[in-house]
Amino acid sequence: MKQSKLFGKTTKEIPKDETSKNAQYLIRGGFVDKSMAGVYTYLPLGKRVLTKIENIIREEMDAIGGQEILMPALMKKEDWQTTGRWDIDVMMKVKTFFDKEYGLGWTHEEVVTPLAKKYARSYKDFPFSLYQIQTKFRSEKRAKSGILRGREFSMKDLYSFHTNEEDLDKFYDQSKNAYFKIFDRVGIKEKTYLTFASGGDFSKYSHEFQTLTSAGEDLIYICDKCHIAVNQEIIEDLENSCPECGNKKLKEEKAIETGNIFKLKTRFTEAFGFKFLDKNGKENIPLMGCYGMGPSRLMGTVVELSNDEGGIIWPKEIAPYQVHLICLGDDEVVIKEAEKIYESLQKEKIEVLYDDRNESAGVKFKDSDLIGIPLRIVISKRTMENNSVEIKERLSSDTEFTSLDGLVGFVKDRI
RNA sequence: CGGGGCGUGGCGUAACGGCUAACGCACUUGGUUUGGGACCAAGGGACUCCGAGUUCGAAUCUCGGCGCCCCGACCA
Repeated sequence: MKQSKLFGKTTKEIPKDETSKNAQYLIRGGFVDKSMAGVYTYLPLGKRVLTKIENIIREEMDAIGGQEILMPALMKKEDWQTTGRWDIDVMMKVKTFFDKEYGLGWTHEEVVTPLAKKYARSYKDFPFSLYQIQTKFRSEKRAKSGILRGREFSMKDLYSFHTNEEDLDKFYDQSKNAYFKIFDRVGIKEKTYLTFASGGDFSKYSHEFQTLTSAGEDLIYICDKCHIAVNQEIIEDLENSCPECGNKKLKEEKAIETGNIFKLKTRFTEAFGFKFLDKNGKENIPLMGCYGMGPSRLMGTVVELSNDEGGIIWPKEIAPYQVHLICLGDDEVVIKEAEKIYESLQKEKIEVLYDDRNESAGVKFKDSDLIGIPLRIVISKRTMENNSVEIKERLSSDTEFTSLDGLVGFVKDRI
């Protein structure tokens, strides 16, 4: 992508209302634009990051057998009345001109359960799991912290269906591993803790995935020995001790919930009269689990954790582009060479943002730091004198040089 | 939803109740620049959030509404 054509603009100043780091950097860098409180447009750069995060989630959900579907965001009132959740205050409701009411989806048990019921009648159809990545709507009383808590946001929700408890438990554990693979790939695994939370009516615990950050809104209690944590709401029930090893020296930390998995058991299958026939031809109620994770919140969390004074530092797998190619000066020979490099990198399927703008070196370097692409290539009159280009990783303060001829190979090794 | 703060070109700010609402960034045109947010010159862009009121006169004072941010409550 040529930067001169990229829609969106970097800015030096930030809207005075934005105090959260993720909002400041994402707006300054031209990744997102705020439409209203808790509602954002993803500009080309931001959309690329979001898509990459979503694709990582897809891959890991597919790897544990999840099948992607897309459910409606506009929901039938009657199904929500069936489960008694129509009047929960997070539900956004819309009314037509003729006074017909619909709900906007903030979770999808009320859609996926009737759906599953329609297609799965025999034990042979189980187990299965369905997921979607979709825009969710929640009537948050107070949207805050940039894209961390919005009223409209991207969410992956997976629902699993099982004929017995062992099978549900097995899948539940697999999902934990899948979640940590995702956290690893988006670069926040070290700071993310499996966190014990209240299990509701049907199981002892549910689990949250909490990522340490001062921007977080939850307090968790960490056991260093087990690398797990306990949610604030059940810490007293556990008498301030680790549920795994009994350790009483737990550390209190601020964190943000980046994922949540929950055994729903028969809470929804029962409500919808969902039954299957087992091997003996006997009717049984299937067990359910649900597994949530918000790509947009993940994106905001990464920004909160991975930045310096200059701007964002994207982990390789989710950076908007793999390489930021910067051409300095207006010397025709240099520009021609830069174009050549741009084309040869693209030919190798390397994603390049090419700063071809007629801006001063300072502006280009500042923008590059702000946007945070992992690998920066600079070509200028100075580097051309040695038939070379300068290479710098966003994370490092050192620069190195490589010959024009060897550049593509060099880049391939680094991305 | 309770408490606090703030609404002035796209963004950041200024302006005593009194001249044509000022400045910086960004934008347009021309020129000089080009290794860490360059410079010169000439431009364009505002019903001062909305609505009432007070006043000879309101960006400025009063009331109401709306919006945004922060703290709290809430967050399957």
